Amino acid sequence: MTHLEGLEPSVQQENKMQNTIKKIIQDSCQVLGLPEADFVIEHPENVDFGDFSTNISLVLSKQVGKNPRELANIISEEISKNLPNTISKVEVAGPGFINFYLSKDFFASELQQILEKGKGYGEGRELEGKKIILEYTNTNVLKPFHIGHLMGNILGESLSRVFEFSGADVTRITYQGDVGLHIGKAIWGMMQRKDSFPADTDSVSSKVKFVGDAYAFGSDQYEDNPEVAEEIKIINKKAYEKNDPEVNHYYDLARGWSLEHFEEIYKKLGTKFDDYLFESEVAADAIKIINEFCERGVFEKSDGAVVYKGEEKGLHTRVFINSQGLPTYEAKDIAHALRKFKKYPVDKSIIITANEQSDYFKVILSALGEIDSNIAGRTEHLSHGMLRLTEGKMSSRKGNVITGESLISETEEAVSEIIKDRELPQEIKNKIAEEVAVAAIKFSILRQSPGGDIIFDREKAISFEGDSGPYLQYTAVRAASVIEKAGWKNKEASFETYNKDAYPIEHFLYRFPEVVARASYEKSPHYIVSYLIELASLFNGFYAHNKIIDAGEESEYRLGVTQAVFNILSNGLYLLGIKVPERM
RNA sequence: GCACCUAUGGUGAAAUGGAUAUCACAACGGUCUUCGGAACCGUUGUUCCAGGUUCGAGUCCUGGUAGGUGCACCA
Repeated sequence: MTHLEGLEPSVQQENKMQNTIKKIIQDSCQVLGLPEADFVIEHPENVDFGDFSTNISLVLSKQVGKNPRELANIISEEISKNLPNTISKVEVAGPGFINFYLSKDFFASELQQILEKGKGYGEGRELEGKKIILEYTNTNVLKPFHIGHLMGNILGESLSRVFEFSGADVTRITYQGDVGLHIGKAIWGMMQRKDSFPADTDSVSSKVKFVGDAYAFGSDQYEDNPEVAEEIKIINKKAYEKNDPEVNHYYDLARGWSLEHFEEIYKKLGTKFDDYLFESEVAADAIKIINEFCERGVFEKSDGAVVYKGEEKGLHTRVFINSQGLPTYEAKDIAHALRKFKKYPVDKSIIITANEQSDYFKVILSALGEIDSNIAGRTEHLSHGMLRLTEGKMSSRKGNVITGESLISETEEAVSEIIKDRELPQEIKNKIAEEVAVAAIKFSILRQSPGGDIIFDREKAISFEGDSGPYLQYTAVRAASVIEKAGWKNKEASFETYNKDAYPIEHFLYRFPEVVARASYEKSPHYIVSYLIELASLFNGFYAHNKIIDAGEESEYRLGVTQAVFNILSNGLYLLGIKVPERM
């Protein structure tokens, strides 16, 4: 993994069973006089091969001069002499794997743990004491909040929760573009369209729509019409210098609408920022810093601009101060990084953007490294994929964007259509529509490993068949409903002496903490998604084939399993930023 | 042109160097409504090409091919 500086685990993953097995293997090998080996213990892909498996005999066979299966037999025989009661049997299989099968004792006590820990089940201490700052959803005021921002926000919020679950102290921030040419374009557009200016009483959505359209119009005209381009540049300069009352009026108004609109979306998505930092706040410092380090040789002058020559490091040259003496985004990003660490002395700073900025951030981090290597070493750029549409690349300049708001509202409508005949108060139905729609969108983004593009197909995104957020919600609601119907109180349950055959689902319940730890370490919530889908699918199978209530002496244990599934689903969905509805 | 990223059933994805490559959609067939059917069960079908490393490669290395993104005063 890249850039682990600042994020080395403070506490090793406590995986009791894995450690137990490792020790058993090591002890047995020592008794047999075998050399030390670098072996792994993993979950076999197929449960028929046991709950854990080791490749030690494959690793050692050559060194010892025995064939792998022969060696595996010797080791496994030694292991079998001292098995704890949490392991039921050990077998040699395949090319020489030694497979471990866990016992009912283990499953029963793990089930007890899941019920006792409740909302805390799955928490780890790997990042205890670490301070992490996540920066994401870097929007621009006066420009639309599009679906790319939605992706960044969903990933950022989920990662924040995953890190917190691993014990870290997380600060969520967003860095917003409130200066730059887009401001001039939008204000020019607004001035052209005074007749369709929204009224004070209009909704924030319609106000933002007006500004977005004005921006698209200004942007088109900027490219097509040189005279307009000049006007826009003048307006932009006035907006930057804040010396024209009319321009200030439009700017303040539209900026307020934008920020209010973003806030509405964050609320709907269930996310919240701890701090809002703006580009305009660092412009002045940016010039000073770049000039200072230009004198020290980090940057150099070229064609009247101040540039960073990345070629020596296999990168490309970028302009930090343009030939008019104004700081570019590059310079402001450097100043922003410095003030961020000053305000928040963290172990790790993660910036999430779309991957089209990957090469850009390599240059920024390289330059930052020459200014302050400590800060650069603790900063990591994490990119999410691009959202690809059948209509081609979206562009807010051309106005053919899918806004975050429209995606959410269209998905809500699709859900409303499905539940319209339910006999529930409209208020409840609206709440369900919102929670299910947000789940559907979040799931479709978080299900994939981050970095890859997401092919966005409206039909698929709002489909609730199969692998989906609503499927997970449904399973949790169903489990809760059974528990409620049974009037079951898990606090009174005790399974310590329960010793029937294990259900297939029990082989997966106890793995949740490992999955969370991996999602945290690899910064990939999709591991949680895959796990929850498998769990939900196993539970639905369990449900279809086993009576839970009124199942005689089995009922108590089955209700325990059902409650455990609910606990894990709701903890897992929380980490994805998805709510479990009360009804759906 | 240079750099970075990607390539897995018809489609969209998953897979710590491990065993028979997993899941969903679509297609076809079944459960027939029960403790919530937004469910369950079954069938068909997959690692871009050529070398290499390894006991073992979708995964690592080299070279191709195809696609995406980025490369001086925008953010």
